[in-house]
This record gives sequence, C-alpha cells and structure tokens, in this order.
Amino acid sequence: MKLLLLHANHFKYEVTDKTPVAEDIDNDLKKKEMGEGLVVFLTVESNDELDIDYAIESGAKNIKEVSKKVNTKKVMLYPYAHLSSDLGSKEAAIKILDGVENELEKNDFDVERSAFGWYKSFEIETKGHPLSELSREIDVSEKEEEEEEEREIESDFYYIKPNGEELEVELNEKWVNKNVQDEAMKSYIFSEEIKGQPSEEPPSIDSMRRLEIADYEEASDPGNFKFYPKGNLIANLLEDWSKEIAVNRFGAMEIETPLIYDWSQPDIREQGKSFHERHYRVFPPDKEKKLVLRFAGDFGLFRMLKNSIISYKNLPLRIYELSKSFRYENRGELTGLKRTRAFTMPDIHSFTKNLSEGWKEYQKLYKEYDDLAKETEIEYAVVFRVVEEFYEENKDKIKEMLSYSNKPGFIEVLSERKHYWVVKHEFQGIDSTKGNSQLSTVQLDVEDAERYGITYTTKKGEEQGCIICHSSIGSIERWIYEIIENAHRMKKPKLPTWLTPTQARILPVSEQNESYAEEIGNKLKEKQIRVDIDDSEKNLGKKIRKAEKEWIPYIVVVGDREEKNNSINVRRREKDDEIEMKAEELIENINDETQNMPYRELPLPTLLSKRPKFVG
RNA sequence: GCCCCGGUGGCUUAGCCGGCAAAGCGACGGUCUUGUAAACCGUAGAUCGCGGGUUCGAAUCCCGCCCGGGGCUCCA
Repeated sequence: MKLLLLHANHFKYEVTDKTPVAEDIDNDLKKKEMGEGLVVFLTVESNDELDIDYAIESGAKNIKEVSKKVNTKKVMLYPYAHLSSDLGSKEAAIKILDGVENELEKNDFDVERSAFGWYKSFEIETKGHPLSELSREIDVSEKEEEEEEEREIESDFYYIKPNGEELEVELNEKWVNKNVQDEAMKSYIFSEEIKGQPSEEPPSIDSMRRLEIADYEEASDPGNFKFYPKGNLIANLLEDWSKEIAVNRFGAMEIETPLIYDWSQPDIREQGKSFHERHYRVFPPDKEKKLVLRFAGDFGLFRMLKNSIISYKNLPLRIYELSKSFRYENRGELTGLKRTRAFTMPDIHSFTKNLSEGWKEYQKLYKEYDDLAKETEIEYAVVFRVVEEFYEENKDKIKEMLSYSNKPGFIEVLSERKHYWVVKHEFQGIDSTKGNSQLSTVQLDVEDAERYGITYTTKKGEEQGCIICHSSIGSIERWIYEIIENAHRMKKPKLPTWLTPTQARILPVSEQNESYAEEIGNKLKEKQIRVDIDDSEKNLGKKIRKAEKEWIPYIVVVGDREEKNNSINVRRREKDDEIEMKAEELIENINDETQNMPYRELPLPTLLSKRPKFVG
C-alpha cells in the first residue's frame, strides 16, 4: 500500500466520469468539500491482498500517527491509483478503504472517503509546513511483531516508605499528600506522574549565563550549547568524577567509538529505526551514504564486542565510554541545560554471564551512582520500573538499595516485559521549581546481547548470550543544570566546593596589600585550591559585592591589620559569617570539604584585571 | 511539532494607541587610597532579533521567519 498524506487548508473534488472499475455510488459521494484536514491519497497494491487485515490496521496506524503530528482529526480518504504500478484488485481495494475508514472512525476521527474507480477533478491547498506533505509505504510481507505493543501491559504503582513498608499508590493529590512525606518524592510524583501547574522559568537558565558557565549559540542548532571556561571546568570535573567511578572504583576499561554511523548498517538501523525522525542526518559530499550522528552510547560498543572473543573467565566485562550523543528533540521540549539536542553521556556497560551476576552488578552500580548524587548535593527521588515476576523475587534487594540511599522509592510494576530490560531505576533530580529530570539510570538488559550477537564461551565450550547491565550517571549538561538548580534552593546559593570555579577569592584592601595577597594566594594554590585575586581599583564594598554575586564560597580580605597579624579575614558563604584565621586553617577547611573529589586548576588568570568578561 | 508569552548598547530595563532611541550597571579614561553587597567626574558603545508590508514617517501597526520561556506531546 502506498500513502501520500497532505495537510491541507482546503480540499474539494467532483467526479467527472466512470473508469472500468468504478464502484456504484450515491450522489453524496460525487462531490465533496473539506476545510482544514489531512488528505490521504491511497493506493492498494496486489501485495496487500496477502493480509488485508494487516493492511487495514497499518494503513490506519500510519494515518493516525501523521494526523497526530499535524494535530487534526479530519481525514479525507482518496483512492488514487497513480502511486503504484502494481495495483490490487477492486474488491481488495474497496475492502481496505472501508476498513481504514471504519478503523479511523472508531478512533473518533471525522473521516470522509471519495469514490473509488471514478475520474475526478480535485482542488487542494496544502499548508506547506514540513510535516504537511508525507508519503508512507506499507509492505504486508514485512509484517513485524510490532503488535507486541498492542498487547495490554499493565502498570501498577507502589510506594516503598523509608521503613520498608509497601503501599499501593493512588495517583491523586490527596493520596500523595497523605502518604508521601519525602519532599523530593512528592515533587517527582506531582511533576511526572500526575502533571501539575504551569511552572516558572527555572532560575538556572539565567544563572548559567550570568555565572559564565554555559550559553546559547544562535549560530548552531537550538539545544547545542557553548561552555565558557568556568562551565568547561565544571563539566571536566564531573567527567573526571564519572571516570573515577567507572575506571578506578568499578574497574571498567575505557574506549572510544565514532560519532558518525552508517544508517545502512542493519544493527544501527535496528536500534534507531523507531526514532529516526529524531536523528541528525549527515550528508557526505559523495551523497551516496546515509550517515547519522550518534544518538546513543551503545552501538559502537556493541559492534566492538560482537567481534570480540569473550570467555566466561573475562566476565563480568566492564566498559566505559564518555561521548557526545545527538538527538533532534522537538523544539518545544528543549529547556536550558535540562534537555538539549547535543549532550555528553558517560556510559558504563557490564557484560555478565547470567541474570544473577547481572543483578549483582546492577546493585553495585546503584550504590556508586548514589554516592555520586550525594557528592553533588542535589535533591533527587528514586524511581524503579520493574517487571512483575522479577519484582516479586527481588523485592528485598530493591528495598536494600533504597535503604542504602536512605530514601523512599516509587515503583512502577509492569505486568509483562515491554522493553529490553527486566528492571531499571532512575534518579530523578528535582528543580528549584519542583520540576523533575532523569539523571542516573541502570538497566538490566536480557534481550540485546542476543539481538546483537554478543556472546561468550561457557566452561563447556558453548556460545551463550550475555546479560547486559546498561548504566549512565546521566548527561553532564543535565547534572550542571541540576546542580545550579539545587543552589537556588538555598538562601545563599552555592555550588559544591569541589565544583565551584573560584574556591577562594582574595581581596586586598588597598594596593599596598597586593603583594601580601599574592603570597596568600600562592600558599593556597600550592595546596590545590582554586584561588584568584581581585586586584581591581574598586573599593572593598564593591569587590565583596562582586564576589558574592559569583557565589564564591570563601572571600578572603587582607589589609594592613591582617598583614600585621600574618592572618587572613574570611567571609564564609555557607555559614554566613566573617572570621579571622591563619591561611593554613582555610586550607585545611577547603581540603576537608573537597577530599577525595577530583581537582583541576582554575582555567582563568589569577588576577581579575587580566580576565575578559564573557557575559555582561 | 502544536498552543500561549517574550526579544531595545555587553547586562538589566524604559519607550510600544506612529514623530530626534532613554537610564542604571558594566567597559574605557581620570579623581579618590579605600575595611565587608553598588565612591565621584567624564568618554565610547544600538542595523530596536531577521526579512517584507502599511505610512510623508515604524522600536511602536500588519505578515512571514529566527531565537528564548511556559504548557501539551516526547525523552530509545
């Protein structure tokens, strides 16, 4: 079957003469007119006769999809022989046309159909927007098991309280307010599962620019950001930390695979086909190849392992990759650094012998990611999605993980397996405006290894598919978003000290104190503290104001008094006080706070007078 | 993608029922030699998001597009 779908402002036709295959028609079919709506030119081909029911079903499905995209429920079905040279019989064609019409009517469409087998004149004015002219092809011989989705898979929701008690969730405000105490969890349920009130612009969107972290780039595509030196530093530190977890703590091997993939490769296609409209396409100069930008982390790795020789002795096999991925998200779905079209994903994949080894890996990863979330000081809720059978057998372990996090859990239990995983969870970060966004996730995949031919040799010498544990801490961009959002929840916003660009700023009271300021600065720098010096000619009040606006956690004032005492005066942001101490005390203070966390130098001149302003 | 709102020096904004584009911050130059969130004086800096239309005349009114925010949808 071939379909040509046109979103029209206006359409009308009138029959002119009979063809040999004309159906008998009433007067009302001889002439019709429609305003805004979807005009579907439809050609039934001989192939369709092999499975008329499927042809009807998938024809209607395609029309439904397109009409949803262009947001209309008005459809004109117009039999049109000229799209194919391999026409089906008159009987099949009419049967299919009527079937599609019926199917659409069942779904509340306002459907009209025009006469089959007549010469007609028609007039059409199409809307001309990108989705207004589409064509579809349906080949019943390629019928796939897509209908699986049609099977009713039911979801039940449970809430596991911090004390381990399990309640069945009613998704309404009253129930949640009565039973859920945890604020992050409440925010998650209202924002994601119930959907709530219009919210404000998340304050991080303004802050990311003002603090010279990240910014929009009009010369790129929406959702592709530029990062200023400070933002780049924060991203690098998060990446260092993610690598630390993956490689040093978890024992993963780091790899790199390409950003661009060949769409004609069956495994790439297989993984991406249902989302192809959301892929950036790449057109090389020879125009022969169809390439796509990497849209997920897995397939470069999967291909690598497909060609690898893996013994049971090598398992669990853990691989780490940090890479940009690209998804052409709908324009209206983009929001600051929360949802972008280009994002940096650190992925850990663990290839294991069987379900129980996979499940062990899962729990390890869960704990690592939980540690990370704690170090970034963000607010988050834990959500599990799990297949019923697996849940019943492993409830105790899920409760154990929740108690490791010291948090309640929201559990979606699926009656049957719907996706490739049997269990997954998400850490849902909560905005200062109470919105949610998915951060870390771990997924226990029982399907893909076989699908992509990733096997290992067992003790007995047999080939067997792996169980794969997919996981990611979540995109670096989104972490930055959440960390800034979290800062806005405080009375005095502050980034975690290990991530904050300037950890201590030294303010000389007058020019005479500048060399002392540098002396202190060097002492701090030697101990891996990111420090800068405000050597501008402004008065002290103004220097302090500037430092406070930059959320600098330690503002160090040095004047004649301090020079005489060989001390420093420290304004501590978090404690909101001012205290005289020795430089060594401050060093100890900051080193304590940033212990075990990655360190990088400040990628900016120490003297403020040497620095450009990237944003006014 | 659809619906609603917005875009004026680097930043924050005023002007918007048409009539010379304003102010503060910041930058730069000078004065002041400074003690915990904005010292003083001066200078430069604007194709009013882009394109078209209406008009003697458009930042202002109309149309199209781009960019941003909210909602819907979506998130492999």
